[in-house]
Amino acid sequence: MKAIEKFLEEKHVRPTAMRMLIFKFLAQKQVAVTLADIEIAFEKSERTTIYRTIKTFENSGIVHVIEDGSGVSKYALCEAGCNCELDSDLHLHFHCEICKETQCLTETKIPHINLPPGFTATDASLVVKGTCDKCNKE
Amino acid sequence: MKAIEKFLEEKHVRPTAMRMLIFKFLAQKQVAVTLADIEIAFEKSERTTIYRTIKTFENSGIVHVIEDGSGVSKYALCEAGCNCELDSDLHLHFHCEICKETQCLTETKIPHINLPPGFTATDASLVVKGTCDKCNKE
DNA sequence: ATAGTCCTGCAACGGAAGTGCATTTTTTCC
DNA sequence: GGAAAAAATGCACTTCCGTTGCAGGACTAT
Repeated sequence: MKAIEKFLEEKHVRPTAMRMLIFKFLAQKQVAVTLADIEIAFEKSERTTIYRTIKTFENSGIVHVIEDGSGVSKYALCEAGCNCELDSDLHLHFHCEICKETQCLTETKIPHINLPPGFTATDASLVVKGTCDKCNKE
Repeated sequence: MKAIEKFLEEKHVRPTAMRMLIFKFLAQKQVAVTLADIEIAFEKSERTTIYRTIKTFENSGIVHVIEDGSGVSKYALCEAGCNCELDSDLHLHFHCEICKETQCLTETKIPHINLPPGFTATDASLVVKGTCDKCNKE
């Protein structure tokens, strides 16, 4: 918990109790979560607080948003190798159509994309859909 | 109009007046449109009809959905080179952060992605964000 | 022409995102 | 330590988008 507190301070986010709990929850999850997921995990607290906490995390580069096509936004902690701020970074996310879970595959490298003349890229998001390793074993 | 009628019939979609109009609208647009865009263009007709028309088009492989991160779904006609049904197809879409428009860059090829062991892909979507050619000229 | 199927229009629902404002908590500064 | 200021939280409400149920209208087939 002390580590979380320090981390949040480094990101210029005040380490309130709620924020540390939500951060811990995100850290424990191996997959991206929706706002509703967090609400269920913390029934005692308010939707708005969770919403604003995630927004704060997002603006501070602590989490990044994933639109996996399920219609609702999902959030995952930015890892060490996740250069969300960098222009050239490509986020690879995998959405399992069986268990409906979305995870970051940070170790999978994405080749560079050549855009047509006149286009300049600042960000990119790649969502691959299919069956994840767990569901393929069953 | 006759061509549209024929095309819809080939896709096993009955060529009603509404459907042909919406198809024509989509064909004229160079960018992906939202349901709201179509509603504005056809103020006289009902939201639901447009919604169901697009759903019909989607299920018949006439249009494909794009989630460009703006929160709302956008739709674009499947072109000749758009193998929406094929498993290995990668849809490359470009979302301009200035004019907020999303377009299909079908001529831009996507390299193959190597997934970690255990993962199998059935679909993928790639959205690149930045500045489009038009906005870069200004 | 009639029955059946499909399409369209209207109304309403539901989920998720977002906002305004009052209250509480935390920080700052004396 | 205590008051003032700033930030975080809780509650209510709104809006937006997608979706569905149902009734009437249009089309198709026989």
